[in-house]
Amino acid sequence: MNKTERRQALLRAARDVFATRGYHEAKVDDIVAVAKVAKGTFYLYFPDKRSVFSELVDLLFQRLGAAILQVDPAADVDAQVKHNIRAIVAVLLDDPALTRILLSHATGMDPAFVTKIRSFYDGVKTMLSLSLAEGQRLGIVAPGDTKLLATFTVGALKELLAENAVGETPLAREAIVDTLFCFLQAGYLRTGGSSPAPALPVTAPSVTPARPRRRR
Amino acid sequence: MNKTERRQALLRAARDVFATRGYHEAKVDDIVAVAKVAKGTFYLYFPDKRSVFSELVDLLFQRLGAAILQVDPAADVDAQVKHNIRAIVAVLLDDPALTRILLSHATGMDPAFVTKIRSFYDGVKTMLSLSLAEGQRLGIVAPGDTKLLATFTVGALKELLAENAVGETPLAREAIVDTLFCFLQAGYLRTGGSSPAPALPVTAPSVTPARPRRRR
Amino acid sequence: MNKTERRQALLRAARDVFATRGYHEAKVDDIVAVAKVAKGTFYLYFPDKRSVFSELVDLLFQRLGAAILQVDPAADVDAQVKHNIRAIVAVLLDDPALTRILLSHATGMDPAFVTKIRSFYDGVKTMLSLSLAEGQRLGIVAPGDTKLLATFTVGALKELLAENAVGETPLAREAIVDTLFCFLQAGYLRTGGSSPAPALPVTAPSVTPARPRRRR
Amino acid sequence: MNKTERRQALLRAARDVFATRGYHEAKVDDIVAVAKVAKGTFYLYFPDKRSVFSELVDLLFQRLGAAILQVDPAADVDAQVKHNIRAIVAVLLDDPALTRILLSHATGMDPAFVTKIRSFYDGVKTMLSLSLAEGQRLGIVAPGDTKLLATFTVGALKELLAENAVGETPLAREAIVDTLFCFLQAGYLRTGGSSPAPALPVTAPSVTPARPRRRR
DNA sequence: AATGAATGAGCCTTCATTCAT
DNA sequence: CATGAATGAAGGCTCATTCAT
Repeated sequence: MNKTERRQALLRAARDVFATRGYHEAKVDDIVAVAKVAKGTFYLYFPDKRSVFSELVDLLFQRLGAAILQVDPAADVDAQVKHNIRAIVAVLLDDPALTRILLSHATGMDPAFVTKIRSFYDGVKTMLSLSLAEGQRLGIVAPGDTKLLATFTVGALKELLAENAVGETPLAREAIVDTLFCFLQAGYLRTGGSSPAPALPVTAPSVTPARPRRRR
Repeated sequence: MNKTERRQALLRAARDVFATRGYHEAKVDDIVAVAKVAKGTFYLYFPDKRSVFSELVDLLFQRLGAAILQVDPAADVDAQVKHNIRAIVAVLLDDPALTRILLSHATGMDPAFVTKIRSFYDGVKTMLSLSLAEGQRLGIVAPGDTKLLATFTVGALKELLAENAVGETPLAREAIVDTLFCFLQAGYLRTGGSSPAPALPVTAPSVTPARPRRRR
Repeated sequence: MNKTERRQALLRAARDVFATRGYHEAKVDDIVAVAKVAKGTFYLYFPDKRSVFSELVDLLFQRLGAAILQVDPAADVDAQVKHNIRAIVAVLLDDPALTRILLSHATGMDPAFVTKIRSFYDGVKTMLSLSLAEGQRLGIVAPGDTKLLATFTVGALKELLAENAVGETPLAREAIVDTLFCFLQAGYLRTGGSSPAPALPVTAPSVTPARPRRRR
Repeated sequence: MNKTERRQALLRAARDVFATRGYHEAKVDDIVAVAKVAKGTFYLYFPDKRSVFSELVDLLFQRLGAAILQVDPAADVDAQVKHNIRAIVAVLLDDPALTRILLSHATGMDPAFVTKIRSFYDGVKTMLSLSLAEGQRLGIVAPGDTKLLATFTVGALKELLAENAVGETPLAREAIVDTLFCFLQAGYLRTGGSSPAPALPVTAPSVTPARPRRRR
């Protein structure tokens, strides 16, 4: 087993132990036991326990970052949004252990760590928020505080995935995507050409037929 | 300072330290330092570190349990839902430290503990899910998997409150309530009597001008 | 309840707790709980935990010292020895708790303490040894190392009393005295002047007259 | 130093500290200081403080168990009894520290522990008692309550060894064996068929051929 | 590189003792 | 005198990290 493989083995072992026990309850002894290496070996590949955890979280962040595409309002928005949801769900459900770490166990750590994780989510929310704002400009997103809407979205997604990561009743992947999409759509997306459902008081509704429509 | 006051002081101190550092990073030394008592005093009031934490979580559960009212579909549903949202928000924002504990730091603990907290959320979701099912029967809730809708709702609420508990930019309380309410309403509530806004794939979207509008 | 009574109550409570749990496992909390006084009160009557224990041991020593009489070889030795045995047994069995303390729990303490207790036993053995030497001079004690004989005697007595102090099956007091006396008598006492000191009732003398028998 | 050696070193260190200070006063810090290892090392070899103690006691029990032979009444009883005494004395005096632990410091511990030690002694006494009963059947042991005689014997032996374990004046080993043997023989052994069981050289056996007298 | 024995700082908890009321 | 809340030193044990082999 070469260096890279051993490193991977340790990362996988760490991931599983962290996911099962949480950061503090996961002992280095447990990790090396799972990886079937000696304790000292662990420290040949990682400077300390913290950094393995950190690396795992970073890895998931990368995957998520790579999966999420900026929505181009000029193209088929529905499809892009669905694609994004699907991609995120895929990344997270493909590695439930890592997901569990991110969603549940990444807390109660150094403030530095919590900050890091929060930063990621903040990034996601900001990105989403900007997209939503753009969508509002184009009339395909209901008016409203986009920051809040982003928060709602992320929260709903996290909760859903957390539930599935815990894993008692794993939902069908596409079902999750569809349901969440519909929820969002009926919530603040105005993409389907279907009903308007403004999320917040629309001042001056107007009856003028000139009114711009989405997805007509 | 009598026994009850001292107990309260210790609980408050523990709450703050747990909220800031998380369970494992919170040392009994920190707690007693904040409470300005000797270490032994802590153990006069609580059998161990775990139990203070447990008590804090229970306390919040109780408050939340007391705040949430079962929605009576016969009466003004909007008002009741808003009231519930407002009550929950009030409980949690009144004690951001405790909220932080519940939302962030209660994980990575004994499985027993995680189970306990999950049980609480499961309870909330089940209750909500039942209400939603009843609402569906009455036609004031969009069709769909009520369990999932409940998950979305709880997730959105948690995320929102977590963000506020972290506390950099506390939103106006009523703004939170309104925004969330609107989100839910446009999402799956059909209380306004107006248009349906189906939560799940709407067959035949239509472009008919007769299309019903909400909030016109 | 006056000062003396309270002091006695505390001593009794301490005695019982020490006897049951041993010195280290006996907490001041236990003692005051049994005595039904507050913790601080304990320290009004005794400077510290150690000294109560010490006082209890001293008390028993005093009683034993008072009970044991120097044997006068001129008078009826048998009776005096029996009396001594009886007296010692009486003192110790009258207060099994205190006995348990002396025999079992007085160890594993400060070297100072162990020394004290050993001193007592040394005193007893020395006294006994001197008596035995005098007895040897008078021909009523078998020759031999009197120090050793004293040790045997004390050991046999201690073991017997320890067994009874533990108290599962308390022997009849007089039975103890008789048995021990016979043991000693057949062992090294030559007091009866009579036959080879039958340890117990002699039944069935034997058939072969040729072979010298004991206990014929 | 390999694992076994280190383990032995720790056991020895623990034995000495326990023997000197007793269980409660012996701190793990003391033990590792004597063994010249770090505190953590102790816990690599033993799960806790209790278990070292337990192991030490067990060790001595084993040695004693191995040393004591069931007496075969068909063969030379005297020799066998002497051998047993010699073996026990050898085991205990070879390791005075361990002996001290067994005889003095094994008390005042968990009831579980006290029970264990008492069980051992009970076992010894029972074994001895059975042998004595068998001896009575064969006419080589004086009649009497064998349980009591066993208690006396064990007590005498314990006291003797305790005295020697404390170690101010170590007696010659064979002297101990002889003296104890004579004590027992004159006490309840009827083995030699020889003279009327004088505890020690009988001067002037008597004139009357019919009735053997001692010390008349 | 790999091993795993050794390290020791640090934590939770206990409990004898003190002291304000 | 009596109380019992408060104190804080001390001890058993854990575990991340180091290092000799």
